[in-house]
Amino acid sequence: MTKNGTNPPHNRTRAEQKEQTRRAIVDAAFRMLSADHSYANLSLREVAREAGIAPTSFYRHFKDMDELGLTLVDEAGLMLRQLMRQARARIARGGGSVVRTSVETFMEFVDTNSNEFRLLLRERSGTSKAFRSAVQREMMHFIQELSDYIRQKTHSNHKSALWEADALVTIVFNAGADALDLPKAQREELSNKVIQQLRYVTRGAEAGRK
Amino acid sequence: MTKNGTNPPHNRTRAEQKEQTRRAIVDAAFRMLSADHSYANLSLREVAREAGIAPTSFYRHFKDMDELGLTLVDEAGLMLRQLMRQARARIARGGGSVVRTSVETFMEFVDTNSNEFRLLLRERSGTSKAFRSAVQREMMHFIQELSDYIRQKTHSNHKSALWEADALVTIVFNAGADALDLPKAQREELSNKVIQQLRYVTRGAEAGRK
DNA sequence: TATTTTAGTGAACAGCTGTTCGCAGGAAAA
DNA sequence: TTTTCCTGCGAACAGCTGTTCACTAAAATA
Repeated sequence: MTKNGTNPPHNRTRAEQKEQTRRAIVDAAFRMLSADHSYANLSLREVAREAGIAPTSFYRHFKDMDELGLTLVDEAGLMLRQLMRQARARIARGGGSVVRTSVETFMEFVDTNSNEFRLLLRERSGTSKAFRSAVQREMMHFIQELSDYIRQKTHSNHKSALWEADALVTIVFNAGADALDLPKAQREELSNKVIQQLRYVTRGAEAGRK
Repeated sequence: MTKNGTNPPHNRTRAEQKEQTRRAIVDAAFRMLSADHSYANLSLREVAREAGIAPTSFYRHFKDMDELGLTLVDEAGLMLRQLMRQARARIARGGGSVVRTSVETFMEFVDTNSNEFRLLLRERSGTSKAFRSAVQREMMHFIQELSDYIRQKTHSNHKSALWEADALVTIVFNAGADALDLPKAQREELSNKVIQQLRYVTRGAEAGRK
């Protein structure tokens, strides 16, 4: 008998059942993240408990907490990038300021997926080199996509577009971190600050181009 | 008898001895920080062992690991600010570019005091609200001093100078984090990127002024 | 000198951790 | 049908954790 409440393995292929348990583990891990619980101090047993399986069953799906963690980082990074792509698509179909829309989209992600964002934020400077690299990689994708967008809009050269995108992402990401500890009321003020700071960067980069 | 190797308490006042042990604890804690050991997963017993005292003795000096941690954050923040003040003083006596000198000074801090920097970096997004606030406070001091400097140099208004300083510190701090995982060879390249990005910000902010 | 205060101690506690092991029982393969 | 494969399990292990307690001995105070 499975402790995992939903659907005993009757009439299900092994592959289906295995995938379902794997997802239960991943979802449980995400659910356990919060302002005062980081992935780093999350134990294998806690995850197993939340997922409704025995601690030992964990090993049937991941060899390590590290392996699970890297999965989470990938999923969170993907989630974020998809959201930003949608935002750019919306803008392309003619909707408002690029900077403002991007910032608002990002802040929405931070607000509605705080735990996923916290994961990226924390593991970026965590004690596992593998985690740090994984987050770095996600951010590099993020920066690259923005850089391409800038290059297409402004015809600036590779390096300067990349550096500009890098600065923009750094500022936005940092503001997201600040937003986590801010009451809703003060977040708009934060957004205004960020938008202004991003304008500094874009204007400064533009000035360098001509 | 004290396990703490140096100087048994003969011929010393209680206050002196207590202070010495307290320092031994603080220093031990700093020594234990590294790329793969954060303050968050540092145990009271590890600190005690490194300091050469019994675990129980810890409580004679700090009621918590939290209390010790906040002390470390204060010391690290102070250290950083003092260094940057020296750098500005050096610049005032007529030495080179403000931006370049500041960046190089900061990078030197990251290089020679990696563990102190890592403490600030990590606890800024850690699981303790008190820690996050403490780091935030240190960074605010840092930003404020830079903002004053900018205002004195450029006669810009309060808010824009503050926002500019905020963006500059964000970018530099972030680059410091990146530097930690980079081999020496690639750090100069990183410095060049940062310097360029800071110029974007200062130019952009200047453009907004006129 | 006699008394009180206090930094430091070792033993002991319950509670948690990751991981190994052998076993069950249903799914898949022969 | 018989055999093999594999997900999930409970028991058990050693090793770590924070914290309590009653004690010592030296310094400070009376």
